[in-house]
Amino acid sequence: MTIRSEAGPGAGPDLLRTVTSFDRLLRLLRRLTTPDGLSLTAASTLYRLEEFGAQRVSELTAAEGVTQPGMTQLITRLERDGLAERRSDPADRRVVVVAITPAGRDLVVRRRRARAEKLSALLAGVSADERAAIELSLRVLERLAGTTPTATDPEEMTG
Amino acid sequence: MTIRSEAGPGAGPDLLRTVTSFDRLLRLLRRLTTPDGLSLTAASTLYRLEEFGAQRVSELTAAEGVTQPGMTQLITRLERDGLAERRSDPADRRVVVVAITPAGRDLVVRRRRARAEKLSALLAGVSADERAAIELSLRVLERLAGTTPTATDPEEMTG
DNA sequence: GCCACTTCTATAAGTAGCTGATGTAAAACT
DNA sequence: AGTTTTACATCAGCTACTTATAGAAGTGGC
Repeated sequence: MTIRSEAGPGAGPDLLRTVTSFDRLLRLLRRLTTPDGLSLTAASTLYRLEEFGAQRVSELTAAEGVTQPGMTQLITRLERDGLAERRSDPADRRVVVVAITPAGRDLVVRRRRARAEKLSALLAGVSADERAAIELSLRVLERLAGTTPTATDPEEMTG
Repeated sequence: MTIRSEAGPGAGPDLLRTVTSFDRLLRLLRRLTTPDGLSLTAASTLYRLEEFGAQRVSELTAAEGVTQPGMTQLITRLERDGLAERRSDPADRRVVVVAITPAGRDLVVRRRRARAEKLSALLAGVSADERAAIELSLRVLERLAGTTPTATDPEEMTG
């Protein structure tokens, strides 16, 4: 299965070329978007809590694609920083429900605004056509992200 | 400076909406692209060595946007794993020149191929128009990445 | 109602990958 | 020759993960 066999005439080589420096691009995007104290996972989790409300540790674990201990530790850090809090579920006393705090919500809002400004500055040097292309592809990528099997099997690419 | 003030009619809200879940998207992209043992920085550095040839530690430090100790340590790990090697510069004996090894080159080639396949599988569910949009926006983002000030000042977004 | 089994979260120990502060050697001034 | 600058390495400390394991609470068979 190669790009060429599916991508139609002309699309293959372009795509391969862009893919070549994808890691570099990712790192630059990352630097562009996480200059405060939150890791990608921490930010994503906080956004999720803000958007969809309180959730169990196990739900967050599955959604964020980390191990359960990793999520427990992340929540501990968020709680220590006052951004989230643990609650108990009376119906099932094994469960820990995680909720965002007002401070956490503030941070999300500030991040969102800051990023929007930064993005807007960047997009000053981009034509309307290109901007439309970026918007479309972001939506497509989000769609794909949603349908992607959550666990990217490591075996799959090691060989 | 808001999105709305520059983005033209209709573009602003869309962009803000996509930006909202940008962290989540980034994490998914990252999971999609680094399932082997390389960190983003390690992969980027290796790609750079493969693409542009041997370079000094200080050059790599500047290019990758990490601290000099961080790069020294990264090179030590790459060297330990047989992916890169240190050489000395006879003209200036303070300098350490880093080069990719055949094993490192192999890994880069394998990663590139694996990612291309994965991407191709993903793009199976994407229309030609959308695919064209993705290609265009990747090129635009790369262009922007190139012109972006390398050091994203942390002060800028903490407040 | 007890036992085994499963589910949910936490803890422990280890590693990668960064940081700032500092050390050391070689080169470049003056 | 002595001082300063440059290039890289080392050290201590932190975050953010991993696997393995523990422990407590719910579930079903009998």
